[in-house]
Amino acid sequence: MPELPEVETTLRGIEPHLLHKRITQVIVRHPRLRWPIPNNLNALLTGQTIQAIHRRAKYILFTFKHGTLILHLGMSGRVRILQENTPPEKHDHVDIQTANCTLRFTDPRRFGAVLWTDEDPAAHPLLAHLGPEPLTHDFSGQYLWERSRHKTVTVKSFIMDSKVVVGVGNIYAAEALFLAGVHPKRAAGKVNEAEYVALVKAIKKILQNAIKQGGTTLKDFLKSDGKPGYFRVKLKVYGRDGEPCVNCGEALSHLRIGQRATVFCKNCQQ
DNA sequence: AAATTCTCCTGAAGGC
DNA sequence: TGCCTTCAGGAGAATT
Repeated sequence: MPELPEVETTLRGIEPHLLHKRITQVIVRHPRLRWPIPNNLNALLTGQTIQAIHRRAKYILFTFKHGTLILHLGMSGRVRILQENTPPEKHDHVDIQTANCTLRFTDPRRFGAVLWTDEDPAAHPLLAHLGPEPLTHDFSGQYLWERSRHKTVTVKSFIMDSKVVVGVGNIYAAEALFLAGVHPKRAAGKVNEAEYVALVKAIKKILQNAIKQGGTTLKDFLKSDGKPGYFRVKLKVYGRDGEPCVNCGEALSHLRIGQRATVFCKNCQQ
């Protein structure tokens, strides 16, 4: 369940090993992920040089002269850098090799994706309709307030909608709503501008903190047990159903919103 | 058009 | 101990 900070940490971890490197071979062991991995991926990439690596939402984009490799970790996906020959295990679906190292993609639940586009990646169907990045100035309280007018969807689902803003997953949505004191089930259209300002502030703070914490684990990134992001962050509500609220001591409540577990404090979140 | 539900998949956890 | 059931979840697709 990588959230945006985990993806950002992953990007920063692999970039130094892969930037400007030439692909020597691509091995696809299990092409069936969320969508099939292109069957000509090895031919497409072998001999080509990675010119840049970017993140958009939770997608990692590898820029080549002739196109872009799009990687998504889904919820159980992970990549790591191998510097010596390591036998693949059960869920090691893809290896992307350079002269010096291998990028290995592992994904037990196979919700991830490895795709290719030879056009502008921003125009790709998966990326074309994404909302602003949460850590940019475009993402503001006023923006959320304006976009939410007359919406009846819950505010939690609203901030998790990638067309509204990208990178706010289930864990950090719950945390941000708690920090901002907003009840997750409120109708998005009934949340006022001041509350959205607080919510945006909370989202940015939480994401930035998680990225910062993730950065502290970068030195471990080569190891298979590197644990970036939320493993290092103290969560206040997510996964704490029934435990005391850190503010008021009230037992935290639990409900489901859009098929997703939601924990909140009925005292502190109105 | 907007909101809700379904779907992919496997490992972990719980029940008996 | 072990088998069976249930659940978790990112996000696009399908449905209401």
